[in-house]
Amino acid sequence: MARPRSFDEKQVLNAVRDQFWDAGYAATSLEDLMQVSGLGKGSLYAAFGDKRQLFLRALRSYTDDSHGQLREALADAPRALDALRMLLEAPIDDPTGAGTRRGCLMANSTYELGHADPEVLDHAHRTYETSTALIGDCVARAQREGDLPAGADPIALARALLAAQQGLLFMSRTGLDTATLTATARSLAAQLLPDRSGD
Amino acid sequence: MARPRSFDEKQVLNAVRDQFWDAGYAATSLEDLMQVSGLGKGSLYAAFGDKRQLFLRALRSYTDDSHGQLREALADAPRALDALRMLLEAPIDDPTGAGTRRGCLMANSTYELGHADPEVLDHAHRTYETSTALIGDCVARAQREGDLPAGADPIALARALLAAQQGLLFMSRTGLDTATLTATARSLAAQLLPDRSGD
DNA sequence: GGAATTCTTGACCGTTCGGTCCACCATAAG
DNA sequence: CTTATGGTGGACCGAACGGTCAAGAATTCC
Repeated sequence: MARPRSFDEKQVLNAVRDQFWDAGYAATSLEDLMQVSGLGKGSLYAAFGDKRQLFLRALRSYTDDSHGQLREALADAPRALDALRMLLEAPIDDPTGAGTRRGCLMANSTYELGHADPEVLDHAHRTYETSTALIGDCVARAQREGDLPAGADPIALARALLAAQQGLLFMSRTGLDTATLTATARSLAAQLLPDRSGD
Repeated sequence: MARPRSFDEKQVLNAVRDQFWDAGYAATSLEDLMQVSGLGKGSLYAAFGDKRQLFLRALRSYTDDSHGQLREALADAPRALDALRMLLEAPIDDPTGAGTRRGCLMANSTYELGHADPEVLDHAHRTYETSTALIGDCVARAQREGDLPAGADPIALARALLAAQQGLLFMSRTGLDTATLTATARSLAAQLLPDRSGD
């Protein structure tokens, strides 16, 4: 017995996430958010609370999606080693560089807000611990498949891979050309994930 | 035949740099800048122009200093390989994590402003090209000293090292504990800079 | 000592921000 | 059709922002 909502929550969250992704938190005004979501101020506040809470919702939605995709990519790969190589090379595949240039929303947010917002920092910490665990599982699988030395600590290698991935993402943000970026990714992959197909 | 300046330009730039470093560009107000510099608004504007120009001055001062330190560290090391290892491990040495937590000003600025300010992006690009060249020289020296395989491209390895360093710096910003960080740095160093002392 | 010149200070301005609030309207139940 | 309910949109607010400007202070030259 009341008027139903005229918008889809998930759609709004996606639009808002893209806006924060493109422009950052501080550089996104409420007006921007109203424009991309198509909602008025009152509706946004009634549905999501203030700007910060809306941002946190969008951020959580982003990391949930990302972890889902990561889980999928790691599970779908016929060989775990290929999936790990993809971790380093995939972010660069985009030939236009458009997707690469805006980087990873979680990383951007950590840099912009981590020093001032404990909740963002905590979320970043948890997110990367989860990523580390997922990648660690994949490393262990690659070891079982005989593609990686069995002795090494999977979590330690996972952390090294994650660091390399973030480093590459950063270099792409400085405007490094795609070719050099790809070469660097291959070089890192070759050294962190040595080819043992000859063993 | 006029009143001389009552402040030292370099001192002000350092104070301003620290403020931007701690809080970021957008989160630093003119009042903050007045407080840390001890100057009034008018003086700041007369001496440095507006906030953005002041920021760019501080940023350039920072990267100049950083490159000076890098040059020195790479040149002073008795063996080039040790200097390269230091590249990965030094940023983490700070036991309190205070210095690590605020990261690298150039990296922070790239994340916060690179997407919106072409001048910052351009400066980031040049800065990391210079760093790459410096590290590449050091890699070449390590090759001459017999500590690294002679065949590899020094610039390619330099880029991989830089990416690894930035990745580590990022992970430290997520609040990862120092012990894990150090272990990851050692692990990366071991794989990117293999020990050839036994050859 | 007087005058010229530059530095310094803080009051002031317009803009834009995030956030609140209320009048209006669309819907569903009776 | 009436009425109660809750979504919607925009006018409105105080605060804080970056930036300007003019009056006063400090210094050097003549």
